[in-house]
Amino acid sequence: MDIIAGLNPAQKEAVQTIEGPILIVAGPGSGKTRVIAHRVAYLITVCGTSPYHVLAVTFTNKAAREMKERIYHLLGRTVEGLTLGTFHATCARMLRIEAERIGIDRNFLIYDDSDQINLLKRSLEHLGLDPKQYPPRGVGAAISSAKARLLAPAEYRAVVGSYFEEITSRVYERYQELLRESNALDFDDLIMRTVHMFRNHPDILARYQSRYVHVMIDEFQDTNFAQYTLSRQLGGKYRNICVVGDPDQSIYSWRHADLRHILDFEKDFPDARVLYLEQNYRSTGVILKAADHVISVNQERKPKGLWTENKAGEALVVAEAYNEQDEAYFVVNEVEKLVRSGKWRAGDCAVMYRTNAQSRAIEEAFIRYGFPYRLVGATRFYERREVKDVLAYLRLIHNPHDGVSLSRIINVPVRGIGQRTFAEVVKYAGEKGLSLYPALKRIAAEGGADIPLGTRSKQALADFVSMVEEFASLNREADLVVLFDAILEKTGYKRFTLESVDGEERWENILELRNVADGYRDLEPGESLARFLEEVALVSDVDNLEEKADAVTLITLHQAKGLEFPVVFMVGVEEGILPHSKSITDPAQLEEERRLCYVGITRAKEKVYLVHAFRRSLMGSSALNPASRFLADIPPELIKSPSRTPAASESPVATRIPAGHEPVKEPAAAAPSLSLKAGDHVSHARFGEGVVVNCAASGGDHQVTIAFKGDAGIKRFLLSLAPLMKL
DNA sequence: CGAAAGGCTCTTTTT
DNA sequence: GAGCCTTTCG
Repeated sequence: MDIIAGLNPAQKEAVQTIEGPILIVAGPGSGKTRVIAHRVAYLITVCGTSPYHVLAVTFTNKAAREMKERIYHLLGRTVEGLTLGTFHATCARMLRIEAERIGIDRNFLIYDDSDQINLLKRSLEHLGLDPKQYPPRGVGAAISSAKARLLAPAEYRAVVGSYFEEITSRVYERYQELLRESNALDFDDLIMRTVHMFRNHPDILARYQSRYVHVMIDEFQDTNFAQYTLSRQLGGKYRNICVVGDPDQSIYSWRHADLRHILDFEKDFPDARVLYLEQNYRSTGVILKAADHVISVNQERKPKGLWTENKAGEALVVAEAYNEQDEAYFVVNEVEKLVRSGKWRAGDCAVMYRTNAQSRAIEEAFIRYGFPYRLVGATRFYERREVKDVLAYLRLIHNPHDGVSLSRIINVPVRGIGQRTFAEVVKYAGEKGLSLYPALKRIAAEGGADIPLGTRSKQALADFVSMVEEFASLNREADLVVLFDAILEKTGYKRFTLESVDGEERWENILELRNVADGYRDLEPGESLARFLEEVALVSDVDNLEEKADAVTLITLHQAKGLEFPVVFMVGVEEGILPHSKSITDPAQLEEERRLCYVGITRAKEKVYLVHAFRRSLMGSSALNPASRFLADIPPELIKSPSRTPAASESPVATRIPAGHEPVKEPAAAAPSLSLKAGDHVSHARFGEGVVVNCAASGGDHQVTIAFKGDAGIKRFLLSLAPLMKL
């Protein structure tokens, strides 16, 4: 198969330029993923490079998987030996292989965010610091930033410049000690430790450098200093380093990504070739033009000449809703119309928002109208309590030094090991210089001779230990699923879950996790657990986004990067939301918000809706947000307002309600005794005159939202109960 | 020892 | 409006 056929001239050049450093600046929809896949295929088939010598780094596991599939299709066979994955996954693999050399246990666990918070809390506690004064999150962010800059505790200590940093450096030291004791690494460690390994062990570096003759990094605009350094290390020998990215889509500075790496690539590699992919194959002309107007306002950027041969297409729809419920209603109603038109399917549509919290109102509307949707993120699967609990058991079995997991499940379900008992164990472990579980084992073995606890507590501890030991031996002999089921039964977790609130749903989640575990049945007993835990630690939600289901996708703007949809609804396009209030005062952050907006618009192939709400409840109270400044940067001729139903009244509140508010079909709602719709004037026995803002089915009744003219403001009633009169 | 209830602070984005 | 922590009672 001809690898080059079907590529445009710029793409061809990008694929065929395989020697020396090369920077590919690829605008949205310019076939970037395609170029990387073709480049790998080209290296292997045309240049005869062994896949073993190729390293390709992607931003998400999903991107890696897609890349693998594309390469498979291009070559017509699977590729053995190719290294293709995220920075984190790739580093984890290398660290496990080299573990002994750098003095870490190769069974190390990867701690996620909440594990990290846990451990930070313990670090603060050890140091006698008040978590109110030094919030674990803030300290954690500072530590993470240090790690992204490759500063180990001692190096960080040397550069502290404020009191807070001084405190941070002390916590950092303690935190690293606890990580080591738990035999765990956090996300940032994976990168930092790898870079340090290469620095301290030139022979190891030389080995990998010789292996990776060709290095490719995708989404280069989102690399942080540690990742950048790693890229340079790996590509240091042959210098066949190909980086691909788009500065305008850099949206991860808060994860310490630094735009300079891509902007200054030519400085770091003076002999670098720079190629531009500027033809867009994704979006209509209008969408591309609108996006370009939005991004052009940024100062810190190189202008690009994006163009497309696609048709001009429809104008963007800008709509104002009254509040977030109304906004959600507008979206559902609009999707419903699109689907009814026969031109679109639900699966063609995506709703994108700045913050996860915004998904709730949208989700509720979709549920209420019985419309299929899939939510990416929010309470992410692997962050659910029941999933984390079961994983904690598995992690403890795999790595008995994992204190975070132990403390998570030692009394879940309750088994008579309360705070007091546990505190004694912690104290005992500290005195003996043991990590928690080994300390427990010793207590159990010695009958708890020198620990001030009652017989009941001691017995509970001993029972716990013997149970975990049973699991450990099962892990050595049996299938992972067998171990999994044994845990659920023996610990009583199954019953515990089913009897809890939302038990059914939580049990479903556990079964879903069990399915994942089942995928590891063909491996050696202990090995399957190791692999399972590794992969579970590194997956993100986008990774599991299945294309099949015909449902509307609900997703954050950040997660949407790299994806595309025929129809995109961006909601909450308001000052304070997008741009986010936390970013409004800092010009650099504001530019990032603008890029986020740009990313959102450029996800769309054919239709874009930009929706903002007049009023929005945030953290309990409600705010009045003006439309986002970004909207003002789109030329009016590219925008149309939604077709409105004739104004039902002159009320300023009612006219704010966007178009098409004839209710979508109500699934299980009884006919209301009094029929009301948005815009109707009503009178309430107690609150006086007002205007109906919304009227929607709710549990066999209708919930009616009314804006009163007097001091009463906005209130909601059940239609059947409220003393209302239509005027 | 554990469950339940009340009071506190916040919520940006995630590998 | 919710999770998290502390307090209180059984």
